[in-house]
Amino acid sequence: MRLSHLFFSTLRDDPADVEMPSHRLLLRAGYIRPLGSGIYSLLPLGKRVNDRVEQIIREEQDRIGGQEMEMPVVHPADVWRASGRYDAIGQELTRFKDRNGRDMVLAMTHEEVVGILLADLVKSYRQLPMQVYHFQTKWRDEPRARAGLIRVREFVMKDAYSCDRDVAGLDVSYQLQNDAYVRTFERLGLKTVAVSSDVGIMGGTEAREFMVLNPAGEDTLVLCEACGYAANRQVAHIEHPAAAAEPPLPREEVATPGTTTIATLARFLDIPESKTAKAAFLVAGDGRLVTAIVRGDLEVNETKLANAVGATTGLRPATVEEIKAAGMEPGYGSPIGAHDTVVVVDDLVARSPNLVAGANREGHHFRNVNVGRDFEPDVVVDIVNAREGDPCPVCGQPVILRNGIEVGNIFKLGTKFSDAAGATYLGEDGREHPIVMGSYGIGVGRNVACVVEDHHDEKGIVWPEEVAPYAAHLVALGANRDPQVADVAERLHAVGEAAGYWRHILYDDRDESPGVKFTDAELLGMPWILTVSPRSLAAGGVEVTNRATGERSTRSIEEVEALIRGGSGAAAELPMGAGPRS
RNA sequence: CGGGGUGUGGCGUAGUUGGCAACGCACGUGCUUUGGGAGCACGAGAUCGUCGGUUCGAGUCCGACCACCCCGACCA
Repeated sequence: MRLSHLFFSTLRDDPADVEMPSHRLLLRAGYIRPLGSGIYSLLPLGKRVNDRVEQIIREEQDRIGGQEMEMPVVHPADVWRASGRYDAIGQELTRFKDRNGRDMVLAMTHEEVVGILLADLVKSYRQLPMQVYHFQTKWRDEPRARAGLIRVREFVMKDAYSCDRDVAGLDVSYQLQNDAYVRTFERLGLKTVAVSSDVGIMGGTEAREFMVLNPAGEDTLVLCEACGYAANRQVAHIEHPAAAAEPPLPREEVATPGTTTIATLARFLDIPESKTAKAAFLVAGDGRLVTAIVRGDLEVNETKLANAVGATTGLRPATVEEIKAAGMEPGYGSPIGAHDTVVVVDDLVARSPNLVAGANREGHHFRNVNVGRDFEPDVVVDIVNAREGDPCPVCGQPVILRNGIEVGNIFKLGTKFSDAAGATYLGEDGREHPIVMGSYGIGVGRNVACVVEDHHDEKGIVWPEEVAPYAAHLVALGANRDPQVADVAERLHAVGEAAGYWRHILYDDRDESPGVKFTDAELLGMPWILTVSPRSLAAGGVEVTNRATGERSTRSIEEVEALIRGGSGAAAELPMGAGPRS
């Protein structure tokens, strides 16, 4: 490909308002352009990287027996009503009407359609197990797009679906996908951590997320370096040491003026924060007021809380009016004497005697509050965030917290979607059984961005060979003055064109100064930079620079042709850096 | 949706008490230059986010709206 005709443009300056390296570099180097918030065009360079990532994913899916297919982007709403998700999912599912007034949706994922196809096509246990997958555009009207390709509203996802006779079969398929993911991310050059995770809108029985550690990651991971425990904080359950047992004391009201926070309250009463209980007030999508009670020194985890009350569309903070309407006082609130609210108590609070809690009266708290005696919880379950240093639930060593970007996930779905679609098969026993499903997603563009996050330097992108859009970047210096330079450059370019699609090289044939060409070559990030110039020819051929290591050597034209033809294997055989330095 | 911020040629920005919309880069033409973001000359390119208001006069002041970015609640 000749750079003079490539549909792209590099930016000399960093775009304003852009923070993450992958976002900044993909824009500056001309791989992507935004069209709207969370909506991007892939320019030719971006498309080629995207295709390579897709191909790696495809090969690993095929390796475990996945069958590639393609399902529609637009679905009749009835399909989503049948599974219950039409109403269970909030604004991120875009609903609209077709010309005949029928309700339609833009697909966020394809479990429903797979269920329908299974009901249509699978009759016998002999057809199972099997897995299908596709690469398809998803539209999710996210509340907030951010960070370039990391979090967008329109994106291509590889979503795979396993279909098994029973739970034991699902376990096997789930493990196959797990292994495929490990290989996929390894080939992409991504270091991932697999964490157990929340099942979210999938509503399955078990889920695991593959995370790339990144300070800008949107998830908080709870990791144990001692035993390898790894979980998303949304599901990490810490066994906090229970407070020392003591008999319940009589409840008494104390004046605590101006103590609307736990910190001020604990200081005022001269007690540790762990001897207090605090209340958080949230409202579920169906309008229920949820009062969450956790120990004062801990934080409420909203995902755990939402799961505890079955709030499928999430929770929003309650207003002062809503809290007061339920008989509670913001800043001094507790479930004591409250009404019309769902009370969720963290299990640690339930085991902690004689806490200080709000008296639902401005400037007053109760001492010696005991769950069960002073108020009756509706749900008692873990709803708090793990903290750095908390004991690992497996081995007890202190855990660490890290941020991660989710690059893939695997879900055990069970029979939710096959039940909704009536997808059954006739078993060996002559009876009908529901097909047991699993669901497995990888966001392609997000993986491209994560590769850049992990493979760049101050000069630009440094593509791993397996995902680079071109095998090499050819810089010709003085080609318009020196016919020999032009000849050699043209010849190398032609060798690449003839060697196959992924062996093409990017040929900078522009009439630009050397500085501009080198700077752009480093910004664009091909693994090899080939320089042809009167100087390199005098030195014996072509200067070969390894973008990652900076090692530079002059090789004969024939050797470079072999490099271009040979792929990464042949490139590795070349003793890069062993030749004369220039 | 809550909080914060920004909207001025393609990109990055300046624009004072309201008074001809400016600079760098990029772009076009010509000449020179050619191993690390070249030089000179000429040139094209902006309804100052949108709508409304104040004013003799608005990029600038006021109001509303919109878009985008960043921080929170959701997900690949």
